[in-house]
Amino acid sequence: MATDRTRAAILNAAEQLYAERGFSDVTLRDIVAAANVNLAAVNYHFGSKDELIAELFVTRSIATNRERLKELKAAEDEGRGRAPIEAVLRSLVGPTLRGCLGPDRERATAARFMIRASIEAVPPIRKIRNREISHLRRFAAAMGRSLPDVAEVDIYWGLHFALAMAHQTIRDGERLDKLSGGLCDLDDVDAVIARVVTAATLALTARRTGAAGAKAQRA
Amino acid sequence: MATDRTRAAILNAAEQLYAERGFSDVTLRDIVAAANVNLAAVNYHFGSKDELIAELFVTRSIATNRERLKELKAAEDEGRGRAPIEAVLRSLVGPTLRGCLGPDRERATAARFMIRASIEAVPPIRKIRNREISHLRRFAAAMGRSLPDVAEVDIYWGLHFALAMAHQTIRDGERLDKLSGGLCDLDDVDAVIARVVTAATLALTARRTGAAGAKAQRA
DNA sequence: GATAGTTTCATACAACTGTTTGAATTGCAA
DNA sequence: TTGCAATTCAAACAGTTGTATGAAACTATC
Repeated sequence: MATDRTRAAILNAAEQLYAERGFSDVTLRDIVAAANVNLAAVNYHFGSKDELIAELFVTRSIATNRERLKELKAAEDEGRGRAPIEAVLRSLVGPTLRGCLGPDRERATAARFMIRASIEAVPPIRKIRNREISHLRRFAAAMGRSLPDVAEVDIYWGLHFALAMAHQTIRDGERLDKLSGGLCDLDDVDAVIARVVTAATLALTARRTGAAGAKAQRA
Repeated sequence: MATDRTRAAILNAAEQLYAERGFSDVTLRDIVAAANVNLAAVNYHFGSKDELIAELFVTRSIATNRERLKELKAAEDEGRGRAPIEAVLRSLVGPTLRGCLGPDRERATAARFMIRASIEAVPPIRKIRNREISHLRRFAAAMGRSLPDVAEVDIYWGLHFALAMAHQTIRDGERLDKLSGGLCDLDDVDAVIARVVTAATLALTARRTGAAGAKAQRA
């Protein structure tokens, strides 16, 4: 119990490698080489490769959710229970976008690991991932409080689209950068968040009556 | 040269398995078992596993791009060179969404394979995938013709967001279904396409002056 | 129907995977 | 220091992977 240094080294190396190259391309031998520990240490400390991944995912998942909920609570407290929809959306996509695109390298690794986890959906993660649904439900509820006139189905679509835009921006930002010839600035994280939040807000509010949608059709 | 049946059987089985379970989870032995051919047939007909994947990707990539461009051309011809932005966006996201969510199982396999390819980005695909950029550039140009007042940077972001929403709907539609308790109907493909197109259109047109964005901020 | 070229097949190969083993080493309490 | 548990280590394990081999089966041409 004296030194958990080995454990920590494995966790750090694994997270970084998984974030960079994905789960299927990283072997235990890659991890132990990066962590400078013995091969058997992984099984000794974690039991198996899957349990290592699961522990990594659970830890990061809890941290991300806590950060989101903290921002959501702050926004709702400020508005005495009803936060502006933009604030709700920002608390949903902000932490991940800031984590992945921001300058803090340690946070970027953590955030990118979570993106990998949501993309590759390797077995040990798939089992745990259902909890995320209940987490997202709390945001759907908060969005419903912000927009009481919007139908429930539209709330879910808006939540889905917001996550889609944030997610894809992180995952395929490189393509957007190439496509636009560097015109789209991904380093200005706040501007990116604002774009995602604005786009999602428009999708949510325009659907309310259908009039805005029809207007857009004619434009 | 008499029977290319083996070749075709391998291609079909491989595409289906890759679409269902992803690249890293499917082995050559899985493929040849599903295709009812000998293990060595893959290397005999394609040279290697990577070349099989590459051929599959190139074929499907060309087909998808052709379908998109056909719809785009039809829309632009009808408007004498300037299609409504909704029509341009529909020609961009329509083929893939219809393919993945529609009832045609063969098309669904092809479309889901392409989604896998864009997600997992396995080495043999990564090399070819750069061509996609130039394909998307043609849509950015068409969008620019539809919305001459919108800044180029906003066009790229709108294109990016449209693909993001379509993409994520296919990839994680199951989560949306669970989250909404079945409220969000993914089987009504036209309705899904309309949602994506409308949301992207709003994001594109609202950014023009910034007023709509500000209005949305107050809502 | 013999021959040459193509395609199939069972089998083996070398490399790599996650995991296990048992001995060596370490750290700490008595 | 002695003794005991926790940890590290090199080595090997069994299983799977993509690929290669050479013989067998087939097909078409003469």
